[in-house]
Amino acid sequence: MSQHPYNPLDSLVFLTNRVGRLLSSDIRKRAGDDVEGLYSTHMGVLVDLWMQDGLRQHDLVISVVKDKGTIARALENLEKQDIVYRVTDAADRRNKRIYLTPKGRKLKEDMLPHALASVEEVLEGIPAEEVAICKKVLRRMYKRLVQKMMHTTPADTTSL
Amino acid sequence: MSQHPYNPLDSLVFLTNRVGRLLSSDIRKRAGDDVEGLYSTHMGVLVDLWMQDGLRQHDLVISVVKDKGTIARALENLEKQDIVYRVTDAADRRNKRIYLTPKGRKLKEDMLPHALASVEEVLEGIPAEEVAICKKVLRRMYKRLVQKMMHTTPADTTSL
DNA sequence: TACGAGTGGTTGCGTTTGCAACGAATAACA
DNA sequence: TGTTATTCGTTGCAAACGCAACCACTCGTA
Repeated sequence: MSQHPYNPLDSLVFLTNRVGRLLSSDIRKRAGDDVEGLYSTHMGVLVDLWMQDGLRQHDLVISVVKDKGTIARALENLEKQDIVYRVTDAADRRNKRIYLTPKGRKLKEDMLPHALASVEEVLEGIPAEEVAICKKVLRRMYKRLVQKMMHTTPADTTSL
Repeated sequence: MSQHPYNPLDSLVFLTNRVGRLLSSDIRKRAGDDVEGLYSTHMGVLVDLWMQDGLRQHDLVISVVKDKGTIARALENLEKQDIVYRVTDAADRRNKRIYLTPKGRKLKEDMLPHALASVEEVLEGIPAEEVAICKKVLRRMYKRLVQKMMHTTPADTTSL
């Protein structure tokens, strides 16, 4: 078990974490005032809601991969900023459904150009077929991991 | 600029961030006691040092993509745990070089099996050529982004 | 050598974070 | 129906984080 020729640059754990953080950091820089007061968790929540509005709070805990207390307070904050609102689910009063306000939907339009520009710049010169395959692999990993998380004991959302 | 058919599942920003967090979370779960007291920033620092021992503190700030104050305190913590030690660079006394202790090197051996097992499980059934291409693309993005960061005003390591 | 600009690291401060303990609502089962 | 176990969300707390101000050191210019 010794003499591992382990190279992080060949590890998907390392690569996805670093590239993810670097891209986010770059986008944040480009966006400037557009993301004033919006932190990592806020953005994570918003992206999920842009994909599907009205998710349950618990869905966001799984998907954003943060502690449920963290998500609760992030939503409280977003609600104060009039970006989302929460509705207790009538069918199961333990759940809360999260909805975007018009302001929350508009944020998507503000952010999108920055995200597209950042990725475009980084991908310059890399063959489109390879990028497509890369996304395909990541998408499969993502779906599999989320699936797994849902059938797992709660807690433990610490991401190293 | 409206009517964007934007789908996060087709965005490398979204995919890398989520897959990265999910993988890290999964590994943390597998590792259990082996990572007791080691948080996100600590692990980030360690991985870099496993690649190359004796890096300057500033290199870690760029690579781990966290604030320099955050890195400073993480190193202070790791030093207390006897995992790394810091040496002022004689050639330029502003810099500090960071070295792994034997305990720090051993941690690599402890973590590695968990990381390998996690990735292996997630990649099951995905063609090896596609995974290889995915890594290649991410590696290029990583190098380009780090390069860019180094020629950029400091600060702004917030990663959305 | 002297001086101003720039770089790397530390520290104070307010906010965010993960964890654990808790409460409310539902589900499972006698 | 009543009792117990689960699930989802909230909250107290200590630790970690990003930011900005600061200090120590180096470098460029004269």
